[in-house]
Amino acid sequence: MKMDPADLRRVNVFKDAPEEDLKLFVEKGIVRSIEEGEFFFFQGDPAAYFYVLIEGRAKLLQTSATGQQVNLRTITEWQMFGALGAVRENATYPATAQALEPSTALAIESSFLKEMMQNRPYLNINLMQLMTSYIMEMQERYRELATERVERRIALTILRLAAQIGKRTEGDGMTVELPLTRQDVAEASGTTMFTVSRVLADWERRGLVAAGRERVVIRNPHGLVQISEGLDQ
Amino acid sequence: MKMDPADLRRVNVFKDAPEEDLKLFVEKGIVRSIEEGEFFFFQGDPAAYFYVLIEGRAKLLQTSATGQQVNLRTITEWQMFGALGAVRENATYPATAQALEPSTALAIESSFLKEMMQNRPYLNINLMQLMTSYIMEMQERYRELATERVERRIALTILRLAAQIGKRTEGDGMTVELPLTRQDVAEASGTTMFTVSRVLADWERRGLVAAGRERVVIRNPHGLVQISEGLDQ
DNA sequence: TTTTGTCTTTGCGCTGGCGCAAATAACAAA
DNA sequence: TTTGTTATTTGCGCCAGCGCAAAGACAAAA
Repeated sequence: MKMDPADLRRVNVFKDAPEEDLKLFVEKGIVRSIEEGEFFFFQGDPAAYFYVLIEGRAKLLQTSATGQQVNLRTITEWQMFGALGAVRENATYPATAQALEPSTALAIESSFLKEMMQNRPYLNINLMQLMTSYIMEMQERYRELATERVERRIALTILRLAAQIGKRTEGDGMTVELPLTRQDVAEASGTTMFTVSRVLADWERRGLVAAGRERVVIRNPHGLVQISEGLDQ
Repeated sequence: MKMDPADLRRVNVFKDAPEEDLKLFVEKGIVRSIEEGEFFFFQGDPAAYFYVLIEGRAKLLQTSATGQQVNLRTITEWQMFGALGAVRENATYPATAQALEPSTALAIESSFLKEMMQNRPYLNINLMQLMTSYIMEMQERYRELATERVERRIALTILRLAAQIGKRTEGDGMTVELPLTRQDVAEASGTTMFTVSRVLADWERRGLVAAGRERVVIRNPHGLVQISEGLDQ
């Protein structure tokens, strides 16, 4: 697979990188394609590479001692992931990265990013901004999980996922489509498959979404926002 | 209050700062002392300053729309907090900082830190390491909240708080003391005051802790670790 | 078309943990 | 010592959401 260095500028961290830096990253990078369900890396592996997703979608998940999973983040095209290894010495990935659909990513050695950061302030600034956005999102989600009931959490999750990985589909009105299983949504909202199924069925009755196999179509975003804010009853 | 710049080196982010940088920070800083229960800043305020806690303890909390609170982090002496404003433009604090006991902090303009970061790689590196540690801790706590039952979460919370803000007390064996209300523990572990009270009462019966008013003394750390790992029954 | 595997739905029972309320305990101020 | 305030405990009832099991729906492969 050939990659145009200029494409890398779509990655937020590289948005103001000079052409020659982009070239270096592309040259240093290895393109890796994996199938749906396969893994870019596992939690606990030495974090030797960071990745830029070029095509597809993926999720970052953590597994508990008992094997239960939670979804920490979903990754879409031109997002960077697994970059913590460039900051900490001898780091291991704190999460597992799994493809939600056939996906391609550029893998670049963490040490190279680290080296580049030595004398490129833009990399530092952008990476820090990325990190602060993670911190804020995680803090918010933590609060939600601690204080909100399931229905609201699911609404918040669906809206967040729609913003992150949703694809606009034409058709009647504005709809957003998400290629997610009930299990995925459950893991992202801190509940179970069963509860997600029941909540979605209810929403479908109320005309808010259309739920299919591995698919959620948002028909009425405003209604979902209302639920997420607790304004519905 | 007079401050020795060299003291600032106890702040992890400043651990390898040259003397003259420390002086600049101290000169630029304003020392602020507040009483227990008072606030350094509120969620939503413009993040114009970052803080270094010099004395006392504080907590970072987030409030939901319904007024429920969650504790995101506890802060102890020589920790930096409220620094996200130095990274993002026109940022507001994503959390509220409240003193757990009479506390003193050095407040420094975020813009000054930002300026200093322009040409001081050590600041960038150290700040990024701090951020990655937050990210990892939040991810872990998120997973715990999503997958573990209350008793385990409370055990994990108490152990974490002991490591963060616990004070070793002499006396019979090794004990760690935490000046926290049941409410504080509840907000840090995502449950209610009542449940914390019941769990602590149970642990007290089993000799693991001694619980008093605004106080938890860990008598048997190993026992708590066992509970936190689910090895007890 | 049939088969196979996976994902989803739904009924049902159960319980962990919430939340109220009232009593009690600990501390502080007067 | 008394009074007031705030933190804590405990009993009690309840229900949101979990988890199993079994059936149903869908998609891809044969």
